[in-house]
Amino acid sequence: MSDVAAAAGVSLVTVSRAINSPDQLASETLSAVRNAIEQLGYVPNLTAGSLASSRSRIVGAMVPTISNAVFAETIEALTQTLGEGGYQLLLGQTSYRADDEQRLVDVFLGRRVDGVVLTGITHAPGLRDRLQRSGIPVVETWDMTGRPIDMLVGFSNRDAGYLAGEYLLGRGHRQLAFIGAQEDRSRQRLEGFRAAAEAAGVGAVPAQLIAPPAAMVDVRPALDALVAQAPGIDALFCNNDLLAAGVLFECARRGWSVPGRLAVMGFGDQPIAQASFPQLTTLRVHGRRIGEQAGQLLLGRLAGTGEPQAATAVDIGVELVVRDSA
Amino acid sequence: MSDVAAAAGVSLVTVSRAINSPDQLASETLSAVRNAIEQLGYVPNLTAGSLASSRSRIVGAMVPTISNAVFAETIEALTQTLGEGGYQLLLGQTSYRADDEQRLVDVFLGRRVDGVVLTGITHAPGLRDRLQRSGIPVVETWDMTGRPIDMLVGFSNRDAGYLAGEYLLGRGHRQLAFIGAQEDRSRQRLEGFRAAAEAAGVGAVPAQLIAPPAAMVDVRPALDALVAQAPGIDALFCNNDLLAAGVLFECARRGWSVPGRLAVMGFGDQPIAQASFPQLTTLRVHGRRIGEQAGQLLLGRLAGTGEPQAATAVDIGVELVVRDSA
DNA sequence: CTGAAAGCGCTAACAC
DNA sequence: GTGTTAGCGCTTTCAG
Repeated sequence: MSDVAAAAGVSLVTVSRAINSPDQLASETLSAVRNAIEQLGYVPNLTAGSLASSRSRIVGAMVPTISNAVFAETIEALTQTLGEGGYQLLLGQTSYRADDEQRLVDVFLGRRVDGVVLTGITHAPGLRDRLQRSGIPVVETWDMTGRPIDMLVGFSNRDAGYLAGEYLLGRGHRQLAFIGAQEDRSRQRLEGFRAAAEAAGVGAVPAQLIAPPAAMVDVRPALDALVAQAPGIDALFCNNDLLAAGVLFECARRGWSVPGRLAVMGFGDQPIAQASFPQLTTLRVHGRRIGEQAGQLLLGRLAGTGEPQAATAVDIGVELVVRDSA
Repeated sequence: MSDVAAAAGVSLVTVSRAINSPDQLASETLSAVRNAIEQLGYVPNLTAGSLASSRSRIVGAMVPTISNAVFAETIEALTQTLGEGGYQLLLGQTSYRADDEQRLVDVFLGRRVDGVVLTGITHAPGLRDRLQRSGIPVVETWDMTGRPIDMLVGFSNRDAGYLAGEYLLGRGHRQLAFIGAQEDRSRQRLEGFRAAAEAAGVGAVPAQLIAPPAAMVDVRPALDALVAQAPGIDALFCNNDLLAAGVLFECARRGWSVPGRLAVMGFGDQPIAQASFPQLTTLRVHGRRIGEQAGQLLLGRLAGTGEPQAATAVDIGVELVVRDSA
């Protein structure tokens, strides 16, 4: 930086200002500095800048795994939104382990990230306090709670399940069933799904919860088990579209018509939902929008004047996508 | 840090050493410092450490988009591998735009990342020089070239196409066809596929290249076009499994048996490949292994004594996964 | 609009 | 084993 300053015939501060607040400089000075930067191929050391300004312009984001398409979408949008605001994303994966989450938060705090994005609302013990004490903005995503750490953007899995139930019941189905995974979100969807059934006064809703990672090969035995429990099931809500597509293939194998013999509903509106035959009726969660919103909430807070702002919770909801399978 | 030092009755360096090289300390001193750290809830400022040591312990990785499952897998494995070595991942997305790639490399260099992972082998102009001049280790991924920037781990798309052709021809098919996308990798696969056909002395291989983003709804017209060109096609190689699954559904709609009337081969061995009926014969690229290898190459270089090492190119190949569709 | 001085919080190198 | 000294490369005051 001092080389640039010397070449442009100005002081260090001026070079700094040419980079960070160009409007404050006389246009001549500015272009002189810019020339020097160009000439020397100077690349400012952002680490030094971060240390001096105590703003890292980095946001830390944690997902259970990035290779889950729904989280990938959110991270994609988040990266883009933050990038437009001049922020970079530091990625962490918890692999669904609480101690990894704990460790990652320490790393994030150690790097003095300017904000943190978390997936879900259940976290490692102590993490909540730690983050709140740090004072940096936090956004939790992909779920809903009345008691967020700070900000929140997600949707209610219970509501989603209820919506699926309502739709299927509205179409005249009376023997509902569910295939999901052994994890919280899936259970909440099931709960909402059953609540809809109960509200309509229809009987028990048998469910199969597959141990994660739920693979497609688990579909056949799960369906077998459901049919064994309730031979007359006529509508099946699956925890995700891949599972639902597996059910479609399985129905084809059994010679069951869809939705004639069995109505099938997925969750997620993944690409496969349109590729399948029949196309899947499903629930769409706008994963990109979650990332966008989370990014915007952070940028807003970071641009703010520093006074503590009211907590924000955004419910982006789920959308019913009616196609052919139900 | 000075609070910790005071509380433990030692100097600053000792605290630093307790964190970074605990073996150098007497066990009493160490536990005294650790107690103080615990008590005060001290979180070391890694930014300051980076500046002082000129090692950031951050690796920058660039993908076209993280919401493409194959890149997500690589990034997942890379994050894990680097994490085990104490490195964090800074994520950048190019959205397939050269200027974004350029800008991101500047950000990475500005942050003084200790290494860079790139996707693909064709880059923004000047990027190659810039990186080589910086002297930091670079790994290119997901492709093959005889002239890498530094290190390389990927596979040959041409070889993959050839392998697919060879397999289908070996099964007695004689009228091959291809559905792909209008992008380099797809074209290279087609080239290899055609080379195999040529080597076997069979006729022209009609191809449909869909403009990205290739969606499932494009399958029907593409198949129509191929059949119009060559009514007798008996084997179809698809650029990815989703496309192949679309073809399966389309065949079901037409009443074509698979692989009886048409053998269908995919690429990628995505989850859908096992979920479909019939299950897809496909080529598997071990995306996770690419990430792992890239991470390990970097860690090796970063642990090295600093002497320039020979460039490394790893061809992880593709694997033929024979199932039912071909 | 520009500059001088004083750190940001840590680590490297060298002593003891 | 531990401490002292001198920065890392920038930004933030505060002057002018």
